[in-house]
Amino acid sequence: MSTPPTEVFRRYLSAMVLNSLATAEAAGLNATDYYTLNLLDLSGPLTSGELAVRTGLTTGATTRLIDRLEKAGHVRRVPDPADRRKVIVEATGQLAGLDEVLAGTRRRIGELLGSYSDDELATLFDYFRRAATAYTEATDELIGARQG
Amino acid sequence: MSTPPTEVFRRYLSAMVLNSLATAEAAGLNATDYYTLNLLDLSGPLTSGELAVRTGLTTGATTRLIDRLEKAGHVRRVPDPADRRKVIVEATGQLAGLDEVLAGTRRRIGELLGSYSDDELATLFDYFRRAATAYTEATDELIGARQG
DNA sequence: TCTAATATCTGCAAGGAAGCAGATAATTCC
DNA sequence: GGAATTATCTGCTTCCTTGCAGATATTAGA
Repeated sequence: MSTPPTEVFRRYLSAMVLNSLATAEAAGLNATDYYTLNLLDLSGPLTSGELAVRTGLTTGATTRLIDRLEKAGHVRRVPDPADRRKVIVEATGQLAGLDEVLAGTRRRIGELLGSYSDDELATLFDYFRRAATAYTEATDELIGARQG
Repeated sequence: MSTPPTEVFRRYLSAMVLNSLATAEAAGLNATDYYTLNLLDLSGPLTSGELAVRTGLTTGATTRLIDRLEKAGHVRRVPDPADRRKVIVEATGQLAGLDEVLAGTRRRIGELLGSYSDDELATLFDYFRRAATAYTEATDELIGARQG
């Protein structure tokens, strides 16, 4: 009596969610800040206004959000040379400062991936690539109700 | 010039984190509440005290946490027949009420998984199963500093 | 049985994130 | 060049979560 597929996937999802939230917590980030860092990681630099739209916050709250992230060294404000009213927000590194916190997780997942053959890895990374797109589309749809 | 593996994986992770946080937000759950529901999903019913330890909250804050989740219909309090001081907290369903919110994500991932052969699916689900263990261990390690 | 320990809950206060409205600076359009 | 628009920021207030300390109920131990 093996575990059914949907159950396996559900456990995988829950385990990842717990891990990501525990990681954020350990790094001293609240949900909004963690969300924003992942957003910048995925989308690249965004203006303050774009961040406001993508996070669903007001521009005022977004200014405070950027303040927090900048103070913690996670992002930096860069003036937009083309429009000096705008502020471009870019991450200072790959989720700067999370490295120590992520180490244990990275090591375990790295070892796990190392146990697969090249063919299997090709399958897994094909999934990772396509799932990233699927998740991003699903997220946009989820947030879409808010933006239009 | 294809994308390097670590970059693919990083994008996958970020996309999942954004999706999970957007899901929680859409369901009206804050990070703590969402964490707790996933914890109950993964661990099964826990007492109030156990929840306090696993979330890192005080027992007082944990009472309020359970109040919120119970009011929203996500969990129910069950008296422990063996020790009537204790309160066992169990989820009312699989992340009750999140179904509509998760629909778009589930459909996309379902379609994606449907595009793989049986052999490939075996590889993917082997990964899901083992990665769940790896993430859980990494989470415990991350939280361990707090508990011991 | 009486006392100590344990589990949960409640009252109160503190801290932080967010909204709102108005201020400031820069750009666009006529 | 001047008015209207746009982008970000600031002051103030509100709401929500959490901690802390003490209350209550139950169990365990001498």
